[in-house]
Amino acid sequence: MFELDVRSRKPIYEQLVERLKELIITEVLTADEQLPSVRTLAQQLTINPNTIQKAYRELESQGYIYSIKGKGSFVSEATPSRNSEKIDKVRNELSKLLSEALYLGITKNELYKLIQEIEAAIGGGIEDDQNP
Amino acid sequence: MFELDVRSRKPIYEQLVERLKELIITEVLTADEQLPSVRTLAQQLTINPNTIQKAYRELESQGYIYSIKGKGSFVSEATPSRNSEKIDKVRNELSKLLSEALYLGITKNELYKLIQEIEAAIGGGIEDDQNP
DNA sequence: TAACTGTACTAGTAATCATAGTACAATTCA
DNA sequence: TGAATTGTACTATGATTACTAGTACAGTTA
Repeated sequence: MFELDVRSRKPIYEQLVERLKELIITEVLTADEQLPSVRTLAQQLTINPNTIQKAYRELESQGYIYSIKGKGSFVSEATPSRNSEKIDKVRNELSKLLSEALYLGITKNELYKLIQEIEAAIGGGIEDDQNP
Repeated sequence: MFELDVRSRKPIYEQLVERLKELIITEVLTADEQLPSVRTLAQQLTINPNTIQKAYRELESQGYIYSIKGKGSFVSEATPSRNSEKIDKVRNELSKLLSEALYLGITKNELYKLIQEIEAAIGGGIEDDQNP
């Protein structure tokens, strides 16, 4: 379920956050589904529980999961945070990356196609009012 | 010209890379234009010359600038690298970010609009074959 | 030659990361 | 109730990386 590269320069906990976020966004993990406990997952991945906890804490602060002491950690509802601060941040990063993509020669059409594909993969849970 | 936040967790050299990349992509800095020397810029920003050098080295490895010993550092031609490896990387990051954006409720239309705006800002140097 | 340019190298400090160990509170279930 | 599980909070330690500082060298220019 998780492919970790302990030799990567990218911290393990970040890899975990990315991977879990991906599973949540693509709805492989669905709302209120229970995640493995920090100890269980740590044992499975043969890494320290503290590392798992750090990843879970990060995901919780970003609104992707919620944790209840004594019960466990669970996937949040879709579009959990609706945090405008977070949306602004994503929009900002997106601007930079799109600029770079266009600069490198990736065409607009390619970008449109990419968006379509991703939307299809997510499952179209978010309806749009009109196609361009 | 450069607004640096030395108190940010983001390294200074990364801030420099981002800012310079932005200026190059938006053609505020044009091809073959000379950049300030590592020492001059270091003095202006009251930071260590090595930090500037690190940023310049990074930009050079990404194909945005080129440096000549004894002469200086200069902006590269547009679409410099055409490095397919780099394009793949950007495409990958873009996928992740677009997924997150859609998940957070940013609509397709908004994304299309964003692409249009960015293209306009860049100056439309890269022509596209057709609008969607 | 003198003053500039980029570049390379070492060294020291600071920050981050992963781990280990312990402890505590809340929940679950036999 | 009691045992096992859950999340959470600490401290401490070793390893690695990031950043800064200083010095030196090579090429270019006037």
